[in-house]
Amino acid sequence: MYFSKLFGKTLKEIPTEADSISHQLLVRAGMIQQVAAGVYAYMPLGWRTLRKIEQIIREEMDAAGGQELMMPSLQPLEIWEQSGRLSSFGKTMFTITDRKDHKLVLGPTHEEIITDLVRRYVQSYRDLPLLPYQMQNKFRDEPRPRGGLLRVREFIMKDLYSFDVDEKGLEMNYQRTVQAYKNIYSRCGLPAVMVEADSGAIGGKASHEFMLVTESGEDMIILCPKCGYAANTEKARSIKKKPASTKPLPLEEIATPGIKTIEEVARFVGIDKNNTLKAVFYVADGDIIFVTIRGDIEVNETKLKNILKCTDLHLAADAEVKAAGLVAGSASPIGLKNIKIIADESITTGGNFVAGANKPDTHLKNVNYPRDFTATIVADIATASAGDQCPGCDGILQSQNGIEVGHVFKLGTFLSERLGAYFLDSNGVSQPIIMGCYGIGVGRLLAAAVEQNHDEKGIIWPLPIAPYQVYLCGLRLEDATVSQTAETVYKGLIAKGIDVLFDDRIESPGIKFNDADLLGIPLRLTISPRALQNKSVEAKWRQEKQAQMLPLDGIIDAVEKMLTDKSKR
RNA sequence: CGGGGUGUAGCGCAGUGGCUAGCGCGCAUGGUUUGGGACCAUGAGGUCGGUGGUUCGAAUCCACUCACCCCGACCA
Repeated sequence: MYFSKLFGKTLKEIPTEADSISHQLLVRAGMIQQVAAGVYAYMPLGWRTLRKIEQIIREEMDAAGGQELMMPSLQPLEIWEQSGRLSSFGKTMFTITDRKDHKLVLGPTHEEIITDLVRRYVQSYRDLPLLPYQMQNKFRDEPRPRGGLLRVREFIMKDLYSFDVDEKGLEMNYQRTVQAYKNIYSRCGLPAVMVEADSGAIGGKASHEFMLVTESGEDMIILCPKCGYAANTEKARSIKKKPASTKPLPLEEIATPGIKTIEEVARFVGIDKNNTLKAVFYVADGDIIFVTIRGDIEVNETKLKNILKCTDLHLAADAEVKAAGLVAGSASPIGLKNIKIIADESITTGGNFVAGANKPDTHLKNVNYPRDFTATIVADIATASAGDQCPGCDGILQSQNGIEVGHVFKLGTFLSERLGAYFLDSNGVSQPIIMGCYGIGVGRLLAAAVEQNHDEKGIIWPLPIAPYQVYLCGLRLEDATVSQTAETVYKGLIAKGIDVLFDDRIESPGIKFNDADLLGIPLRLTISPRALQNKSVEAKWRQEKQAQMLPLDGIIDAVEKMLTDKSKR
């Protein structure tokens, strides 16, 4: 490709809209362009990289036994009603009405469609297992798109689905896919970490996410440096420090004028936060819920949501709290009636807590569970945090931000039962097909690769996903010797099947070198009068400081060797 | 959905009631330059996000509205 003919321009200045590094660099490099909030066009350079990533994914999916297919983006609304996932997607679903007043959705994913296709095809256990996959646009009306390609409303996603006759088959396909994912990330230059994840309201037995650890990530992950335990905060378990155990003392009322928050209570009474009980009010599908947890711990809403099995959960608004007759700031589980109380397990460790008294400006001392109150449900609803002890060993947990670059689920039989995907087993008994699904956001992976691989000058593409492998830079192209040599080298490299971007512009060296760095093409070849005097060409890896001089004679083979050596490493 | 912010040339910005709306980058033409974003000259490019209002007069004041960004809520 001749740079002078390229559709797309580099920008010297950072676009105001761009906040994350990947967004800034991708826009400045002319690889993507925003069309609407969370909607982007891939310009030729960006599209080349995207296609290279797709190809890597495709190769790994095929190697794992996958079969690629194509499914529609337009999907009938009914199938989503049937699967019961219309409400779980809620407003995130783009819906449209056709001219016959028929409701359709722009598919946010394709589990429903693929299950329907499989249902029509599979009759016997002999038709299984199946591993279909697809890479295509999905649509989600996210409440807030952000970070350039990191969270968008229209995006290309690879989804692989597994259909098996038994748990053993599911487990095998799960493990094979996990391995394929690891291969994909390493080929894209991403050190992704596999973590335990929440599978959401959809259910399923197990779920893992692949995370790229980085500051700009919107997810929080918990890691144990000692045993390798890793989980999304939504899912993470931990062992909290236990307060010293004491003998239960008699309940005692204390006046606490103007004292509301846990910090204030602890300071006022002169105790640690872990000797207090916190009260938090939620509304779950319209019902007010009283949640109590030790004062030093935060409620994990994902865990709470899973326990309540509700689709909507939010913190109660002041009006909702008042209407339920609760006293914010001095609320207490003691003496409450006709209200669901969910307690965290932490209340069973420690005792003689200070809690609210359900009277303004009053708290209770020496509250003990279960002597003074009972809970409807006692469960783990605690947020694990850095500094807690690992649930699996005596290590101390750490927390990091991460970008989710892949998610695998063991779905089980939820969807196959809902949508009627059954098969006859070898005994002639009808069984629901056991499903798994495995997703990778391709555009997000591209953005993550930039977040991970850049410097102050620009992107540093890993060789396998660079839009071009070689940046051929001609200096003083009005010099016929230079331009003829550059042209010959360009043609020679192309003949070898090497992707070359030939900077044939009449520009100053500074502009060309800066653009080369910004675009992040792995290998830069410079052809200039100065180098040609010694019958040589300068070669420089983007990621290295030092350039080297190669003899012009045999330059094509030398470059080819450099590239193949590089890709072996 | 709540809070905050921004909309003026392709990009980044200045312009708080007064004449023909500016600057830098980029772009076009000519010339001088040429190994890390060169210089000179000339030039093209604007519904000042939109609608309505106030005023002799509005990019500027008021109301409504739209778009985009950030924080939160939310989010496979």
